[in-house]
Amino acid sequence: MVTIKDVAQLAGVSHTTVSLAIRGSKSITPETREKVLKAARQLNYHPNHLARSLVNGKTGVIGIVANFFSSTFEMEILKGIEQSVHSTETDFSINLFSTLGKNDEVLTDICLGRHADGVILLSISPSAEIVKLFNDNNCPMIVIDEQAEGAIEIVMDNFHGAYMATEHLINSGRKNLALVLGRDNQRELGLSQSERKNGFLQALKDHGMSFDDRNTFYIEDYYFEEGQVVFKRMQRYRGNIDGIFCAAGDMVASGMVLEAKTEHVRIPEDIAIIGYDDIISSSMIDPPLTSIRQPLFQIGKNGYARMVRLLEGTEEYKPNKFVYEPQLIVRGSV
Amino acid sequence: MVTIKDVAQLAGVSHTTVSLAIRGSKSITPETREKVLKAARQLNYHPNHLARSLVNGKTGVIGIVANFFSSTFEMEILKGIEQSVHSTETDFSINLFSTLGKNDEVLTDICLGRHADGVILLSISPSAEIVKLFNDNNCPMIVIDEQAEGAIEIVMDNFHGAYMATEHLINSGRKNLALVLGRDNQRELGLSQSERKNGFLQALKDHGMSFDDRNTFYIEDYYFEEGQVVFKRMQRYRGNIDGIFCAAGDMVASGMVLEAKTEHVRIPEDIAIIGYDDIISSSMIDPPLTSIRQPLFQIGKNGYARMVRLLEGTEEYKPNKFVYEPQLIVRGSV
DNA sequence: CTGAAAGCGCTTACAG
DNA sequence: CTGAAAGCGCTTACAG
Repeated sequence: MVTIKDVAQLAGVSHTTVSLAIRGSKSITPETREKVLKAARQLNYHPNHLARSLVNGKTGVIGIVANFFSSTFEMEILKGIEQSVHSTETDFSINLFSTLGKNDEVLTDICLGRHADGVILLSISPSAEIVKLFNDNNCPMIVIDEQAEGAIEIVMDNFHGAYMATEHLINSGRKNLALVLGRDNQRELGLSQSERKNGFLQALKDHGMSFDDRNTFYIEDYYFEEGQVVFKRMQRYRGNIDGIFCAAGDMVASGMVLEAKTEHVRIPEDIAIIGYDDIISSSMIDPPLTSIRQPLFQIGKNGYARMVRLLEGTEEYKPNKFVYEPQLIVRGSV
Repeated sequence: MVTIKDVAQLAGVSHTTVSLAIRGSKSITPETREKVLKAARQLNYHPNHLARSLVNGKTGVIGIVANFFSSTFEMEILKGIEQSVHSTETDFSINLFSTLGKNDEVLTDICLGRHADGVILLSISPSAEIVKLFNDNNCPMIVIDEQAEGAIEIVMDNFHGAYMATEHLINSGRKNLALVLGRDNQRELGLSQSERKNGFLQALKDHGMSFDDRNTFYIEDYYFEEGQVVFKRMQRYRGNIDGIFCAAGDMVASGMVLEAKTEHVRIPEDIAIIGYDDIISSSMIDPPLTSIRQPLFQIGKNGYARMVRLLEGTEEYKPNKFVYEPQLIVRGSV
């Protein structure tokens, strides 16, 4: 392994000079600098970033933290982040951490073990202690799609999205609506799901419609197949439903569309369906799915750029909240 | 920031003892050990992994390198890696590097800048010098879906997959086949695309069929919309085509299916289509797409597990090649 | 069983 | 403009 000392020796200077020269210090003669750079090139020298980070107290990495990265939601945000990484000319690298439920544990280690200079959380709600820990350690935290008082929050207006979706169903003349929600293992609704529920209920209320709570259905893993199962159940037990708001997203909604076809239920004639997320395949199925689009790519892109500014000191870190507006995409399913 | 010295002070021992105690050295009395751990807990001490890595010469990170991570291909492999991360109980973390074309540059820096202990490349073909560099620096390299003599190669049998696909088209009675290939900016076919092309041609040959090279079409970005464009072009200029092997994958094939519908071309009656990759939406479109499935999840999972064994010394690093077999999934499009 | 010392590869005041 | 020294937070022989 070639170190700074090897370069110094070859160039005939001290390793201090090498360090200075390489990072373009103004207090080095152009001649010595050239000599050093030549030696470095010749030896194919690359600074050991571990040593560098240790003395700087900075790792140069931005941690992206999620429960897991295997869903389209995370991927879409990741796309935005990635594109941002390459459009902003900086030396930060990104590091993915999946917590698989052990959020606080992983986050503590990231912060205290100096694994990252700042973190972006995807759909993870950190405890108050964790937020405090990061603040105390001067490690900026951006939380996307969840609540985190004391950190920077970037959220979608799920209430409004659900409201638009529901209103669209109502305006199409539907009278007996159903609601499909996703909930995790702990049997709680996450922030976005519960806001969508509220938006749904509010829209009904504002249009003077009542809601039978038995028309709420739950899924857990956001799988396509769960949509098929739910639709079957719906047909069996709640036969008069004529409109569905699938707050659990387009993947599940797609499963319902397919199951409807199997059961010869016509969409949108017999039952209207509106999904959420506007995933790529939504325009590919038959009928194409009406949905609510969220600017995930933009959110990822801006979130990352923001973090870079925070770490570079261009922007001051202070807790606040950004809300992105969703958009109704009308296609064939309602 | 609380360091090993703070713990030492509180526990009333030297920092050497703390280091030893924390990593469970046998040469520490249970009593002192307890004392140390208690102090560490009390101060919420987490070892600085930068310092640790610097002295160990190991970073504890496994680098995953790809051109970009925004496609389903990478995501599916990532899923497998992720699941492997959590099933194997080890302390490695994964770090994503997207090269955006600057492969050698990024790889050199990863290796020489000590950003990772080992790397897994996705669809990237490293130059011979890079492979040598990694070998010289004792940094294991696993290459998925590309060639890399001197490293560990994990590839899919694209020749066989294409052969199966083509044979399936032929067996369905198609006479005038078309081939859709993806090629990158540099106008070269990557390993997998060129093998698929070869498999396609071989199958035709084995069945005594000739191929008109004007029936080859190219796309570049693997977008859905490119499939629509290609299908239009096909209809316009090569009207007698009755079977398409879309080696460029299911996303593009799906675009063709949709465009066919728009143009009132019946699938599979008028034209049969077979894709590649078996992405999730392939079963959702109408008609559902016949495709070739690759065990991407398995490949990611095993690749990661393998890398861990290499880094832990459980397995010896020596260049070789693993080939995974694809599988024909018959649905409605042929 | 425990501690003082050296060292990992860098950077950053501080002299000269 | 350049170099000797100290230090970042750890680990690992080596004494005792």
